[in-house]
Amino acid sequence: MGTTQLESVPEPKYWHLRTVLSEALDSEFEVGEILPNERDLAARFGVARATLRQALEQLELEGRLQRRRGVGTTVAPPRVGVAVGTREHAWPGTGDDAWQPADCVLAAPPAAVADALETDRDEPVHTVRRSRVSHGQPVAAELLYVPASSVPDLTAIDAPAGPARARAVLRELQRGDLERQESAVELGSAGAEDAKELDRLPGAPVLVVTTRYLAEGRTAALSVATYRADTCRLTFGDSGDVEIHHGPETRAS
Amino acid sequence: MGTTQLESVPEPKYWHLRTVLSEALDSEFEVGEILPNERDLAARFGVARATLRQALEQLELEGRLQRRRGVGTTVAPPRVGVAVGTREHAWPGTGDDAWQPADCVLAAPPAAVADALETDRDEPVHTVRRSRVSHGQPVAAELLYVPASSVPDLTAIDAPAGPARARAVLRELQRGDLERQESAVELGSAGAEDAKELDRLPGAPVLVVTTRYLAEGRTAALSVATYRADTCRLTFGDSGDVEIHHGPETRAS
DNA sequence: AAGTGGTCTAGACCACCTC
DNA sequence: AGGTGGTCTAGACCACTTT
Repeated sequence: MGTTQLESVPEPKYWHLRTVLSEALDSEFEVGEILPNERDLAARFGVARATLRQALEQLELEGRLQRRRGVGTTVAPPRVGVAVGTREHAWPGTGDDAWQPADCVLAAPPAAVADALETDRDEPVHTVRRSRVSHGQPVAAELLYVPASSVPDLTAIDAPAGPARARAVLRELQRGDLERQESAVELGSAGAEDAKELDRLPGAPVLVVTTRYLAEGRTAALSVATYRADTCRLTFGDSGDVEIHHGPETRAS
Repeated sequence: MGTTQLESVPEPKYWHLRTVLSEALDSEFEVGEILPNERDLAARFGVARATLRQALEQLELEGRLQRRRGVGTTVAPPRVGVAVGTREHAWPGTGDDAWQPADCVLAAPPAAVADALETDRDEPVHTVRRSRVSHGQPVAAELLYVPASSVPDLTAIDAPAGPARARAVLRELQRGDLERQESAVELGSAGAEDAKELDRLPGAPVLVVTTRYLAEGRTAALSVATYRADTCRLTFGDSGDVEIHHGPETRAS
């Protein structure tokens, strides 16, 4: 008899597990409900804990689960849609943005940022740190780089490098005329600092949105914002809630 | 020398490894170069292979590395910017899109899609399958749902449900007047079908872009496109190459 | 103190590609 | 056939939260 190969295309165990769990989440669990712990689940499915964890990681990546050390694994609510590319009130800090300025320092930016801003690499720029909150949860951390030339009327040592100064920079920035903005979205992983601010562990997946604000033919400001990839759906173009498939796995599991 | 350890806040080994490797990639490797195999690397750093793999996974997620089973691990080129939200030639299929129609069937869509299209759940819609290629590599797979009412002049059984029919649907769709489009981006994982088309393994991270095309106050079409998250940077608003930080990890490793 | 998820190990075997 | 990355195991210990 030798080896009866059974399945011509054997599916990995963790992938099959992911599918089974996903269906169970749809039919047998409510949002916020706590799942059995990993050791129990692994035993129940007859796999090693590492394999079970591989399946849970997938589901967490897809925004279906939320895991917290010392607490447990819970069923995650649907992702929140956060508006990113609205055409109106485009300048950062306009409207009821839910952005909360945290800090502002005048320092030389990373080389890549200086290049994009077309400033000298050692020329200090206003670096505003903001965080964005939605539904009571932190969803994004941002660094906004504003060259001094974009806020010419900023009264010198307006405030001693803190939230007040951040607000002053944003206020001055809005006096300019925004021509257009260009954004890019890519996948990244949270550094230690962002991770803490987003209430995640280092290495957590984030959607990195880099936006260039153009005014009078120049790059007036540049923003690098990191959004929690597990909880956020970024919406472009007049917001709207395009609720399509739900734990996005793309056809044919 | 001896022990270079002793951190007051013990960083996970795999995270520290990730940082060390990342710096090595910057300074000692060229794009396309092959890294030593995982067993050698693990031995060289004095860790288990699983730990080394955890670091490699991070770097692959960040688009720094490319791993192929049976071949090896290579240094990845910078991510390619793919335009997604340009205001001009907005209808799918216009311009030199690099989108390649693969198929088209008339079938009842998933319930969530029918809801978004505001059609009955069992009403069949044209379902166009396309794939997008950039720099010779597949970067995206798309399903485009077009209700029959959006292409009223489509000559009935125009072509027998294949690429020709797909092109016919796109051609008819472009005769309408696009008012605006709404897009959303979120993280997902590739299903078996998409994974094969994108030349990745099932579960590979993808950026899911759902776009709603609005014409005459109605949803004229709906697109669900999955982009390879490891190789793509999605650009919105008049393209442009916003090359900022490069293996996006967000400050403070 | 007890229970949770997070990290790490040292093996084994498998699927895939290239020679 | 030999080398590569991908999967899986059965344990151990750690960091964190709650009781």
